[in-house]
Amino acid sequence: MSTELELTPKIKRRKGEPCCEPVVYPDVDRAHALRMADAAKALGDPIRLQLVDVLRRHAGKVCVAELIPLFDVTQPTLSHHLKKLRDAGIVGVERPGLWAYYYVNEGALDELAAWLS
Amino acid sequence: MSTELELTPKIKRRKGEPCCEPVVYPDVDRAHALRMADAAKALGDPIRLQLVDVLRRHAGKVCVAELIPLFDVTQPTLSHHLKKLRDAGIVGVERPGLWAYYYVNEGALDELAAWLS
DNA sequence: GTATTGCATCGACATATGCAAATAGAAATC
DNA sequence: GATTTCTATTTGCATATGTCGATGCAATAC
Repeated sequence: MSTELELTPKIKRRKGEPCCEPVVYPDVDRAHALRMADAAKALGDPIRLQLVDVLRRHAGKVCVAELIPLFDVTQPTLSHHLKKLRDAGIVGVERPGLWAYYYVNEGALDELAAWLS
Repeated sequence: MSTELELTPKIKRRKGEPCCEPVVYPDVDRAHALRMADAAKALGDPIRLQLVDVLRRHAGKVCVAELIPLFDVTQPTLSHHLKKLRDAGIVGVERPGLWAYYYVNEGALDELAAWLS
């Protein structure tokens, strides 16, 4: 399943020579990578990933109490995960009354999605 | 910047009534979510994300020694990150001689990319 | 053989993470 | 006001993570 490698086993190094000269540089700069890694990290938990999945299809229509039975964790734990998603800028929350309605921020995942595709 | 919410503030609950009935279910099943979360977790570090970025454009053509100067970490740390990517199935390695050539596994990120798009 | 090079692993450390129980707090009802 | 409901925060704990220095090990050069 390995990609079509074109291994070019570089010249055997001599006495004091290193294996090779660094000629490769990242395409995405550090700031770019930091933002995308933060987003990926926030999605790096199955509960949070499924939360985002649910919210993407029910933005602003689901209260937290409705989300709890979908996962095998307690309410504080779910609230903790929602905070992580909030801190990462992936979701936002509206709280018109007693209930909290979460939604996925438009475009929050676009950068990562574009890089992955 | 919030999405077009259509908050339908549910009926005020009465005495013993909960806020709502659970009517929402995840679209991606648990196993699906676990796989994608693992991939996202592996990408949830800026160094690993940049490593994948570099390898995607230089598959099998870069030895590890060439990668080290690109990042401000020591060689063992970089080796640790490469192992994480290996364990997640995102990259593979060929070691024809003394040097190790990494490459991104074809299709390893497709599932996550498709879900994000 | 010995020495050197490239990479992986081990040991140790500080910090971060996921989780639950308990608590806090705000809004609605009584 | 008192009570109830829904959500967030705090506290504590076990485990995971990122990092480095030291070491191990295989392959090459001497």
